[in-house]
Amino acid sequence: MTYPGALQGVNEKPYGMVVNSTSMAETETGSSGSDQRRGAILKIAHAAFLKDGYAATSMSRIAAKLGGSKSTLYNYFSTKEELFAAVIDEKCRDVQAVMFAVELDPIDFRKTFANFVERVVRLSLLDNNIATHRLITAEAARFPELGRAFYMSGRHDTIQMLANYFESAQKAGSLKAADPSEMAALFGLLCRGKLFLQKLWNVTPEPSEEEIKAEVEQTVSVFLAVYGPV
Amino acid sequence: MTYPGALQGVNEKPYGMVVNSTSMAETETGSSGSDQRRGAILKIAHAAFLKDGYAATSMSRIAAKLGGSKSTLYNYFSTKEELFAAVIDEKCRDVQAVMFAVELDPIDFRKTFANFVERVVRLSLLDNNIATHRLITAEAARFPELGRAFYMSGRHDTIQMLANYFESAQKAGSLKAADPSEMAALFGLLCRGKLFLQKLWNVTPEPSEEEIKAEVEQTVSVFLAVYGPV
Amino acid sequence: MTYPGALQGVNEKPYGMVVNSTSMAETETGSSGSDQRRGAILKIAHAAFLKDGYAATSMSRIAAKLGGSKSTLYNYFSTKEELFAAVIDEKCRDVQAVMFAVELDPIDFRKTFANFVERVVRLSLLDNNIATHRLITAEAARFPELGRAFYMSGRHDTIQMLANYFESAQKAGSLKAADPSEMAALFGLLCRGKLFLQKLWNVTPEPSEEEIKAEVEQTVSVFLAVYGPV
Amino acid sequence: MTYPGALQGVNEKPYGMVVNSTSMAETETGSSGSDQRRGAILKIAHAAFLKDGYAATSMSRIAAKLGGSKSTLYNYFSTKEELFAAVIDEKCRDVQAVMFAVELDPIDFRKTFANFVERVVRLSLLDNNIATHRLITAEAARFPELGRAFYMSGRHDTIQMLANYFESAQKAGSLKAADPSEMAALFGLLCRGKLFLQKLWNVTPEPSEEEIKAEVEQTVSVFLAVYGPV
DNA sequence: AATGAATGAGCCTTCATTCAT
DNA sequence: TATGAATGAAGGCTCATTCAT
Repeated sequence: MTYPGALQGVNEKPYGMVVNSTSMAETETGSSGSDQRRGAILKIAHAAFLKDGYAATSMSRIAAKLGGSKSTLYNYFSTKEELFAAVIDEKCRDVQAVMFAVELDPIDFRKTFANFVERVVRLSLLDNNIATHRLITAEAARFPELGRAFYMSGRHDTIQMLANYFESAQKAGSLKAADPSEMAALFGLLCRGKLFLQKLWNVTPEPSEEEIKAEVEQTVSVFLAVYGPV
Repeated sequence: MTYPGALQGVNEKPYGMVVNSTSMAETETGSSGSDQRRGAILKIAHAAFLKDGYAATSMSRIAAKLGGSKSTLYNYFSTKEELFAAVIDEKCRDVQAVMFAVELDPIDFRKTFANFVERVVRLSLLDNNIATHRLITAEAARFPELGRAFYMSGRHDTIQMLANYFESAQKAGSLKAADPSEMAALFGLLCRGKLFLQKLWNVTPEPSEEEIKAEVEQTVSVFLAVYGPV
Repeated sequence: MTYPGALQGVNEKPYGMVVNSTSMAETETGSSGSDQRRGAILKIAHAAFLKDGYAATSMSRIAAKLGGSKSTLYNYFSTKEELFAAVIDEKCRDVQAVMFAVELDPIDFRKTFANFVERVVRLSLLDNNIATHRLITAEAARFPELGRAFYMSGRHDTIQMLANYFESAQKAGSLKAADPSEMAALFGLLCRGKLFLQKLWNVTPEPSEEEIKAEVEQTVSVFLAVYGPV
Repeated sequence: MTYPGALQGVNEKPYGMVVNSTSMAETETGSSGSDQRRGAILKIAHAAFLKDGYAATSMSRIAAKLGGSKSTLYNYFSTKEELFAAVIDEKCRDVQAVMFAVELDPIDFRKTFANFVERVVRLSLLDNNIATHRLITAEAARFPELGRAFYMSGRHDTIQMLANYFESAQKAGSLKAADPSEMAALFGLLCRGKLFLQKLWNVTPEPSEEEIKAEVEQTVSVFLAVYGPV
């Protein structure tokens, strides 16, 4: 049994992120060259904000890296805040579906689930994801909309997908009956576990393979202890 | 049964924070007026950094709020970074023990544990704690030591205390045998749950009483599902 | 007999300096208004640095005297050092030829030579030249390139011209055969003599006419004692 | 034949400088500890001013290097200018006599004279002397007294000594009769020749032995061409 | 659509100096 | 005599933004 939304390239895309469908669509409908420029700006700004945070990123430097003049930048985004919003907005629109395809083995659910958990854990540890998490967290106070938007974006789809996944497992007798929403919540909590926090806060440079495996095992155990078959 | 380190005043002190024992000692031995000033600076800077983050906080504004001149500020801390480090350092030294006193009821462990969880959840939702979490997360990339220091500080004591707590419950038959360290880890993870993230990211202004109660219930359930008596 | 490079305006141009041919060329090809501004900045900065030295000259004051804002200044020169370098560079490019036209009288070489010496001595005593000498000397330790650049600039042309001059005199029998380079060196040394040092160090406010005449006489005598006809 | 004022240690003392007799005298009469402090300040300030020039030297840094507080500094010298003046003043008082002892060989004057020239040339190239020359030159505009004071100090004695030296040579027939003052002037001029200027302006890092020898030879030749026996 | 030029406010930091102790 | 504390002014430099072309 295969879930939709096949995984196309895990390369540097954080948990719940998918390749930018917007820009692709715009490219199809006819990118006026102006759109291209806009895209370039967003890309550079994105990297800059992720790297240095909002306050420490300067329009001058973005313009410099862009190659154009500051005025050009302001032709596309009339304010630093606006540019920042656009960057985050784009990131939110990117979040559309969890990318995975899992074979639900009716006999060995634990194994397939473990695979799934491992994938999500690894995604959560990607530099890009860490940086995004930092940025959203950092600026939540200054940009109240920001955190909310990011939290909401794609949440519905993701939860729906997880719900489907868990429901199938329940039908197969691999999980006991329970509110899929709560299951998804616990799942999310556990997958952003100790290793994530340690990397987020620079406690250790990079988790080892063993640490990841162990965290996955622990997560699966806990999840099954709660929602496993009676 | 009562655990040591009774909770004295939840006022604006985040989870795992305790009043600065150092400054208290200094106050006792005689604060030289200069120490007082230094303390005042730290306090103001603390508030400023928590509110605006590192980059968006200016030495000028701190000095202005202090009432003194910028030069005076620089007589105490020769650099913005140094001041920031001192602020964080103070915060770290504050973290020494989890403040709580729990009656371990041998008959109704669930109830006392729920009380405990509720307390920790509420602490984690305090504005001050949220702001600290934001700050540490935000600046972890720029100040690698920062996150590590904060993560480490007081961790040992906290875990030890939790271990004691859980061990007592195990002896009373309220919990099954398990590695206290892993129990503490799960406990920590669950207590910084959905409500925490939602407030951290401004998803909802302030969780309602019902939401808190529900999260506590859910957390207790999950914890007991994993570590409850067989 | 007349040497090329006729003296066009001694006004405030130090020994060996000639009006900036570059800026003139730029003026001809069309100064874009921006060039004009740049020129104005250089002019003001030049005066400021000459007057106060590098360290005691402030960008703020230059900007104020310019009439513009400090930012504008920094749009043209991204650093105080860079501006300083540009000022010195311009001064170096100015040094291209010794400005003089001498009639080599085959009969009375001494007289024409004395005229020449007098001119050079007077040039060396110009306020502008004194100030430049002070500046270069003062900052040689901080800007190692500076002194070298200034020493080198125009040296070749100057020496060539002197060599030509001396060679003609030798052919006329007014000087004995000798290495023109050494002759030029001695000439330079003697012309920056006692009066120069006294003005450089403010020993006396301004040398009197008699003092100048005497120094010229003395210089000529010495030079001819060494290189005069046998 | 030996001239008075035997040379005691050429180490790092510039042309015309002698070990500080003042501080020694004060030490003998009983330095009150306060004098010691004053001396320490002067020493540190001296080094600082020589190294960075007046404007770029800060009282704070001097105090820091001194180990004491800025206030202490201001107890001894109530102004930066005053401290600077004291430093220069001390340097001037140091200049008392040219230190040398020359055997005037009645037969080979050229050789002994060459030795003498070489010594003076080497003294003039000492780092300390170069730095002093730079400082005096740099600040002459801001401190009109400075250059004059330095120029004057010790001039009389030096000239007298040179006059004696030349007179002896004249009596021995090694030099022809001439105004000793003018002879001294030329001597001074020649000894601060090309190598001196090149080092002063950082044209070359350090003159080679050959260059020094050559300059000495050239200087002696010129001097004898002018004032040598008929 | 793009840019060159300009700017006022503000940044972090250091200055020379004073004053009470 | 020595010092700790304080300060207004100024330092070099960068910021987000505007405007005419």
